[in-house]
Amino acid sequence: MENKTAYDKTSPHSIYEYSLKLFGKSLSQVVMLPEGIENTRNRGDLGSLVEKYFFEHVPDSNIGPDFPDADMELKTTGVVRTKAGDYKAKERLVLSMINFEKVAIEKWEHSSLISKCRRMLILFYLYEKEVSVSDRVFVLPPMLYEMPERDLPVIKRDWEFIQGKILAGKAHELSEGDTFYLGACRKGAGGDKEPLRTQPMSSEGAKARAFSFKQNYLNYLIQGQSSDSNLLNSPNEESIENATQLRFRPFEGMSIAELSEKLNYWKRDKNHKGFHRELANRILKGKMDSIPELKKAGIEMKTIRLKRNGIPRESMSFPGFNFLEILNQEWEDSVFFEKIESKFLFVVFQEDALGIERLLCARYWNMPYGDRLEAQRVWEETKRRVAVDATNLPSARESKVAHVRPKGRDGKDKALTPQGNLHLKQCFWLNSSYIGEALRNI
DNA sequence: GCATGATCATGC
DNA sequence: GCATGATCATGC
Repeated sequence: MENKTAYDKTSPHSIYEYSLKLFGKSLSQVVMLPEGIENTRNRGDLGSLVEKYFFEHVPDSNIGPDFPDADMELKTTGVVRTKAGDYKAKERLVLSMINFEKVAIEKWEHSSLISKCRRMLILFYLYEKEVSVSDRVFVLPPMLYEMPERDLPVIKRDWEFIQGKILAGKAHELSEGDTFYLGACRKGAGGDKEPLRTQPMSSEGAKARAFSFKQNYLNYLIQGQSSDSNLLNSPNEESIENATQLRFRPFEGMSIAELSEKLNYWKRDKNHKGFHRELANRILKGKMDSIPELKKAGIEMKTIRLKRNGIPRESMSFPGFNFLEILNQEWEDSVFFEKIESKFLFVVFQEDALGIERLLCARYWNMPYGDRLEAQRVWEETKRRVAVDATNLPSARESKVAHVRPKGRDGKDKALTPQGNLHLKQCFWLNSSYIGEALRNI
């Protein structure tokens, strides 16, 4: 193969131009691969295969970017098709492992993350389970990524938040929900299969984590920056939190009737269960605007309606789980884990002394470490019990944090259990009392 | 007043 | 058609 002179390793543009050859093709269509390689199914393999056989490149070291002379890191990542027919990220984009000791003493501007990932060439292939990695097609044009001006403040703040937690001796308490675009995601074997890592300010071992761009942030990169309505560009709105709160502030204290009038949206009837959420949506979206930041950060918005005593009227539900699937699942691969580690935007309503419900506030929240461990315990207990008797699962009185309850369309909405019976579909809930307590701590 | 069981409307 | 967020409804 004559690829060796096909591009200039010191030029980002040349590398980019060369990578265009992959667009619309699979690796096996573009280069000759040695026998046997085409059958690999390990997703991590495609990146290294591309580097080795397409770029014919062997990195000098594993610190710094893959192409040091061009100051460019190579990333290969999967996309899937949406129902609308375009593409979205299959998962988060892992940037680099977090070395707790190192990050603790770095400055953002000269951090190992910046020096490695300041400039990236991102190749997007269509993920199809049955297709071997070398046959997966690069369905999107390669992307030459440099941290955009408008995202930089958020990413920097995310990085500094993660560093702050490490400096506080809380590396083991890190969560994706701590941050907005740049996450500290779990990396490495789940369970107890991997030794814990050391951290500088505590003797407590911490699970391995990596810097990553959140899935939704990646989606926004894929879709291109379409919207110009960017809260962060407005003056006095230096953070996503502030921007959000400024959006809600004018409506705080308003009664439901006033909100309906202002937002031109009324509760249809007793069974209109999405009413409060729609009010919140309308506040967020304003007139024509939207808040791209919220989407990019993968924020989970939840409406909470407090009774006069400050306790939510209802517990908080999460997506349903499958009785058969959970048996073979690890905690960190579960949807509930994903939710538990995300950042929430609570839109809070409360009934006043006269019984009139009003918008109280909007607040960001993510679950503290100890409670995440408790949620995990409930999940593990659920998994254990499903195997024995799927009709007897953890109830609200068994944990202060979470429980399991039905969630279905109606009494006929059932699913198969390991015992071979049909049983009402279930989901995980956060206890209303727990949410009430969490709100008091904000 | 709370835990638990049982839906409902919506958007894709 | 179905998953999802959210609420309704009942019994103690």
